[in-house]
Amino acid sequence: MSDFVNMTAPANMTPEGYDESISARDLPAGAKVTRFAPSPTGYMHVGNLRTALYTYLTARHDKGVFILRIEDTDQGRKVEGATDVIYKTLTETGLTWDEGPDKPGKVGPYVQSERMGIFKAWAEKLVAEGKAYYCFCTEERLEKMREEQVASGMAVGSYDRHCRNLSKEEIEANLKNGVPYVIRQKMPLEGKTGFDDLIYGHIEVDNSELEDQVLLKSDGMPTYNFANVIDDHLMGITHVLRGNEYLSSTPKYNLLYEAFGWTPPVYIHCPPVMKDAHQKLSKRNGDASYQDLVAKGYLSEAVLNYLLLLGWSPEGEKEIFSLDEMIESWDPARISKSPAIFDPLKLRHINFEYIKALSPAQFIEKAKPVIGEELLAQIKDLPLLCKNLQPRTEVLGEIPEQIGFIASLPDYDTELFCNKKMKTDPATAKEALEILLPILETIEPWTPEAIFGACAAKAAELEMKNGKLLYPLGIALAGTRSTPGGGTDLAVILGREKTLERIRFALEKLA
RNA sequence: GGCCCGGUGGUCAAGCGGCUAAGACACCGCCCUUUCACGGCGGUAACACGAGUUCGAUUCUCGUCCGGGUCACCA
Repeated sequence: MSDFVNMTAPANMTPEGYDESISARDLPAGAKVTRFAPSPTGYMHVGNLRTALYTYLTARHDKGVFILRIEDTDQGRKVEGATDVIYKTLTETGLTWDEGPDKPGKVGPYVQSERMGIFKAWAEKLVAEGKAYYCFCTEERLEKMREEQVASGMAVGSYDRHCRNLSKEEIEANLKNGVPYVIRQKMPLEGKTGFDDLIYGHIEVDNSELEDQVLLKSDGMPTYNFANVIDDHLMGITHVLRGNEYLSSTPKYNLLYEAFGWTPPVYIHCPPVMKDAHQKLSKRNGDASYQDLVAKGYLSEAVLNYLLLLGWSPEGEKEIFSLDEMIESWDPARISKSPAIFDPLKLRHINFEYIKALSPAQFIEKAKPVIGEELLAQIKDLPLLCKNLQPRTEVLGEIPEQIGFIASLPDYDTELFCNKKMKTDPATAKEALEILLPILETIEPWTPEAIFGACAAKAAELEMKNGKLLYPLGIALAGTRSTPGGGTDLAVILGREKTLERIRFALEKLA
């Protein structure tokens, strides 16, 4: 028996004390009440986050209510600290909730394990009304039943309804003797059950396809499906967003609402986020989690923006959205029907757009921790470096590899001095550096303008292209073909001492 | 296997009976340029297939194929 079962339920949440008005809310016309109901089973992968975003936007667009409910009843899969990850992720991305474990409203509690006292009574109500029944089948019998089904060729795969028509006496006796039981929902044997999904339209199945599903387990705990229906209704949820893997069980949900005489919510089933054409994104794959992405240097806003577009499209051609703009433009009917493959390259691009939009000061603040104290101390002109870095940075975490040359000059080959377009090679580079050295030894002040001005003037005087003179400088100073900034900017960033030292070193190499 | 859902360029996608079938990312080329980028300009590239409905199908219907989901006392 679970510890949860004997928990006292809030009186207004059980059938006896239930009052429809508890879940009624005073909201503007068209306002929707939605909920994000994650299980604290580990990291928040981007598919989860996307669902949270879509759910949030659906509520916010019409000034509705966004509820956070933690579904922690799977004690086996529960992971320590996972709830904090959920809070942290939603908070960081700005997906604030109106009601939740830490923000109690009137339909709480908001942690499912604290609601365990309320389900049994609802299941029993259904039994009393003949819409559900006690099932005393043992694990062994069910096992045997399945084997027989398989053996008989046409595998039916679902419960054979053995206990559906037990006699009153039989049930009484079993109950009295303490025979373990589950409560199963009585599905209609004929006809069809359908529902309307906002994305997929009308979906209908034969009732003969529906199994008499378990509502209450033998330990007294509700099954996920049952708890969901009860919780969603008691909490006044009007719109349910969830993955489309629930599409086939939704008719069963609706039958449950019907059995209770409740109005089902509007369903909005979302297609999955895929890793590739065949596999869904999984928690096992680290790089798909929100926190890993942030750790790598993706901006929280950028991740959210990318996710918005992964499976949803706005009416216009706008692509960069602030959270407020998302709320404004949101229309759940525009969610796509087909799965979307997570594209890291596009994420990079969106992230790049956000980095570009940063002010120089903001960029410096974001870059500093990534660069690190040690390297920071060696940079003579951080604003200049960052000015050059910003348009070259797609992901913050990749900054160190761009500026590693500042601390130590890579062991480069003189072949690097060859550049077809600049018309340079080791020989011309040697000449260029010999011309530049005396200029750099004496130039004052040591500023980008002064240095570039003097070098350009010299090039003009010698009637050579700036590139022919300055390309070799960049190579000598950085020892790599790709650098954040031209040779003269690098000189300023490195400082006079290092600059002269590296030019002399290059000259020795070229001698 | 039964049932359910999906199928527009490599990826995300617009489209909702008539279009030279948008746009973005990626890729390629050119320009700019003190390297590499940024930026600007241009380019390659798609309606899974077959019937039907229609004057006309990417759009509607059916079938085929392919892909995914679901068939638990898991959520």
